[in-house]
Amino acid sequence: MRLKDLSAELGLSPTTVSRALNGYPDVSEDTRLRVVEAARRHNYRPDARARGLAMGRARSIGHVIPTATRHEMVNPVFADFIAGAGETYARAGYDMVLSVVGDDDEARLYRDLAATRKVDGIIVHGPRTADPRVALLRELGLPFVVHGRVSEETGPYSWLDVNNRRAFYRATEFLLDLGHRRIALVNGLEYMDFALRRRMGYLGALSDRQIEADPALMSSEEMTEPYGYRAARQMLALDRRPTAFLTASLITALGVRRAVEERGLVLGRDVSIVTHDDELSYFSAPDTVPVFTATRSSVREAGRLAAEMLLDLVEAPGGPPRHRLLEAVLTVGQSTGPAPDRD
Amino acid sequence: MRLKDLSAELGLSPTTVSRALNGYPDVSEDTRLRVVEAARRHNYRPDARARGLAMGRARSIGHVIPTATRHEMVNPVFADFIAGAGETYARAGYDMVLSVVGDDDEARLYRDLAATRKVDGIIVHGPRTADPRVALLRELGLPFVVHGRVSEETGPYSWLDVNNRRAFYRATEFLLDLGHRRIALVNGLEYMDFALRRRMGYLGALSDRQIEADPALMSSEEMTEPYGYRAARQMLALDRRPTAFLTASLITALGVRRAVEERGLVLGRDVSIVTHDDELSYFSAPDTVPVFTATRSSVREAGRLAAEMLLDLVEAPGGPPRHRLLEAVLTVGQSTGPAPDRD
DNA sequence: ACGGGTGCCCAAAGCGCTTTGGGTGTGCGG
DNA sequence: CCGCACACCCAAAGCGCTTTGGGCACCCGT
Repeated sequence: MRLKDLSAELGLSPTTVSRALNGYPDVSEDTRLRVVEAARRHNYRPDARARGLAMGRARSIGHVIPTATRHEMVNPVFADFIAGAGETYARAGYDMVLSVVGDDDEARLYRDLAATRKVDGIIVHGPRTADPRVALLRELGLPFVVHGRVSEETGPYSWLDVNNRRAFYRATEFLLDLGHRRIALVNGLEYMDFALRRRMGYLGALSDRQIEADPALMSSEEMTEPYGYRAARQMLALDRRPTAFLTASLITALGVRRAVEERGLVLGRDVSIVTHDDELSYFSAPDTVPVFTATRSSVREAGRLAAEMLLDLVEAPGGPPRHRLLEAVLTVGQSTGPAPDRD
Repeated sequence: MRLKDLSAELGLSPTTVSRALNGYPDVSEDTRLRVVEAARRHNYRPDARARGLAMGRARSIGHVIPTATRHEMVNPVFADFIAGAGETYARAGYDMVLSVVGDDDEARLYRDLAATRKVDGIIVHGPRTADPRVALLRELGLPFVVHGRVSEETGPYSWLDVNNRRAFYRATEFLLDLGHRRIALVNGLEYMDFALRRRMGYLGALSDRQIEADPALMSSEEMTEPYGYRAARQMLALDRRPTAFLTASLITALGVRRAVEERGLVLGRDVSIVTHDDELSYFSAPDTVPVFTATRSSVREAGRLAAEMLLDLVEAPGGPPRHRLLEAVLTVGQSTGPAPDRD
């Protein structure tokens, strides 16, 4: 059932049917009702491609998920972020088109999305400290919002980010207040912008208390569980082992915990852990004392908000870039306690 | 730069340019080269909507991710499945359009996707034991592949599934061979088809050895970490507590392990765990002895294959439905050992 | 009685592509 | 020299919608 069929059946012109359905005022209330009713009855929806062609807009947003070519891992936060963004799109009548691509031919993909006009805007995931995508998208003239920031980018662009620096500054401070002095940082890959900022927060807090950072207590890698385990195991074997860990994700924290327990140490007594927690749905239970002390920030909510920003940008083009900085909250769980005396 | 501009610049008709780019034989090799070169230089790609409209195909596949309305969790396996499917689409030049939707108005969404012709086919995620979506999609005439199966569906449909029944049968057998008799099942929601099949495998193995299943040792819920913890904690407090657990996901297994350790029991000695493992990228390290004994099956690979099946279906319509059953492999890790004597 | 609103409706153009169904010019056999 | 292939190329139609720019009645005021 297409527009032509529907209008034929109603004895109206396609023009009138189209205008009736799109709420133009120059259609009598009577006929509008007839049209709407008939459309409903036949389950008529305009063909999205034809509509988009005629109106010049795709009503869809692109998400490009880079899979690091080396260890083709897909970051689990994407799932929740996209779920959040999806809610926004559903509400606004947009579609989400997802591309999974090795980061080597990401540029080609962006050019493609622009040239084929498949999307009205793009969400940029996983920004690096220096990220060519910002300049590229600017050149292509495609509206975009970065989830995170690009430290070395000087030009204007829209972004939504968590205050990672402050979150890790406060987490470090929290551990210092508990008497910890040897605090390890089990960080994500530090060419990722968020990881760099977290490191800066950590270093800032240490230096504000005149504590020297120990390179042996800092590591940086892709945030898997085995990585947390390996890093912690190694650090715990040091002569002057850390009494506390700062980890970049819950998943990594699980690895750290495994190493701690394997060594016969007790979490929250012998060793403390503070982790960043993106509030992934499958790790949190509604009303329980959280296991891990954490800097929390819902990545799903971030997805919702980033999508809203982008839709604003798409629907009111030419405006100034938008920014939004979310604060993480520090929630105390069972994984932290005062530094043990014996040191 | 559109087709018209390009053809004007070349002094050719749009027809010829189009045919040159699409590899028709009635274009001289000379002009084809000129055209291709000019297209490359101007970074020309045909508008996807116009192309789709003219050709009647969208070159994109829909994935509908249901978020259980109650506890709006998004299953982490989706991320990896979609990453896998995305690889296939990228290779074949298809797009993936993703919709996140509460399961109450899922039907409307399917009708919409069909009526607006936004996609050429659909992957159905998270099938229930009785799932109305199969009948609906059949009625809509949209090609589809179910990731999993629908036990109560009698009509034909295409699917790709893991042999969950056999996987859990073997896992149970494995534990029985180790001398375990009180084996708990910490299952997913049992209106989900995969969970029901796993339960049948578990029960089948028990009854084949004349062991009576104990309802106190079976639970069923959404597969979160806290759920695993809660269920295990409760079961371990029983008079005749289980000596082994079968869990439905690595994440749940982590919760079980937490409960085990909290009770001062040692994994692999006092209590064994076998879990199903979807090989999510952020839990596995290349060359390490796996922590958990598990029935493994890569959900990413499943995504790749399901997408291939669907593309076949889309490109050669009218064929018979396709099926594919993947076997999980049982890999032995450190979480299992002989049943303790003291019982 | 006549000009000008006003309320409804529609034909046709256009969005950017593909495809159908020729058209033109050259080379060849008869 | 004519007719026929053959190799290239193109005008125009069509995909299904929206939007522009009227057209036609009808009514109201003068």
